[in-house]
Amino acid sequence: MNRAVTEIRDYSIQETSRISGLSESTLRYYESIGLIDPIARDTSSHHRRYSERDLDSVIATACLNATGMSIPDMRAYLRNRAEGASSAADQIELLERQRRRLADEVVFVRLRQQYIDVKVAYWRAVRDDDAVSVRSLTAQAHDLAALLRSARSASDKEAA
Amino acid sequence: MNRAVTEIRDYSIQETSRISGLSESTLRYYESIGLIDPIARDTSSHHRRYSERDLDSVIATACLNATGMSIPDMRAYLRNRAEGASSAADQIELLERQRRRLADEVVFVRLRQQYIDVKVAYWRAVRDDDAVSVRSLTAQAHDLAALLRSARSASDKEAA
DNA sequence: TTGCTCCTCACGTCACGTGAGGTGGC
DNA sequence: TTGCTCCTCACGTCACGTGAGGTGGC
Repeated sequence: MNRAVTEIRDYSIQETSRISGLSESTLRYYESIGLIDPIARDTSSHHRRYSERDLDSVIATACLNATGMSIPDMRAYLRNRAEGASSAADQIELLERQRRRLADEVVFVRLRQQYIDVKVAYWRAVRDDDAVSVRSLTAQAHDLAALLRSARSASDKEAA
Repeated sequence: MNRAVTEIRDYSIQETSRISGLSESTLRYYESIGLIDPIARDTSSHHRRYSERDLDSVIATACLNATGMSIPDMRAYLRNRAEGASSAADQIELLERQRRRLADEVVFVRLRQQYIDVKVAYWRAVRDDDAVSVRSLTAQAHDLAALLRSARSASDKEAA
């Protein structure tokens, strides 16, 4: 181990924030809801002092945050992680579920873009007094709106 | 005009919700914040009665809602709309701004997906005890995390 | 009387962000 | 004494959703 070479010290909340990319308020929030373990305090100032071990778990949490994962899912992931390497398969599964969620989100946003495209075309047709296009674009918008509604309720179901 | 043929009547909040795709609670909410004009009430029951004109504006609002537009932007769009067809160019501009926002969102979600891909590959390498891959994937994850942070602050700036 | 739709508050949701007001050590 | 970092509440944000408790007309 090169622990003897590496400096062993603890970190302020500001340093921890810079290293992890999580804001100080997020760090306090995650601790308050028990997503990360209680951080030891300086005896006199009562300021948080993050150990190297704390930093590891904060960084892991920041990773999950970066994937856009919900807090309940992050909790499950971190619990698995604490149980050791045996659950590496679980980690992968949770990550891939999150990936599917993101894929759904992309599809949904693409639908919204298509909807906007139709709306823009519609307004151009209105401007150009093109009654035929106006009619067909109105129908297209109607169909897309129905798709959007079902896509939204589908992603709601997924979240639940 | 075929107004003489079309049945002229008003609509309950339930009917308006079904037609527009907005929930009843959203309809009440939009009215309470002045996004849509105050709806006339039945004199005795005090229930909302949506006129055909109301329905037009509700449907227009539902369209914007379907694009994922923020309420302040919807407000601007609807104000323009009320000022007549002369501002069709403004409508198109607002819609295209929204489209760019959505494009940014897709980029952001794609980054998150990439990040997950790297994490999954990382866990597989850990499982397979592939130290070389672990090291290179750790570095990749680090770089992507930095990209994600800047992408997030960029989209924050955009929103402001 | 029973059902139905509708009503108005008020509070809940999600993941934090933002002050206000105060403290410890240089 | 001044600055600095840090602290703890409590309330704000965004766009609604969800009850609770009540009303009017068939």
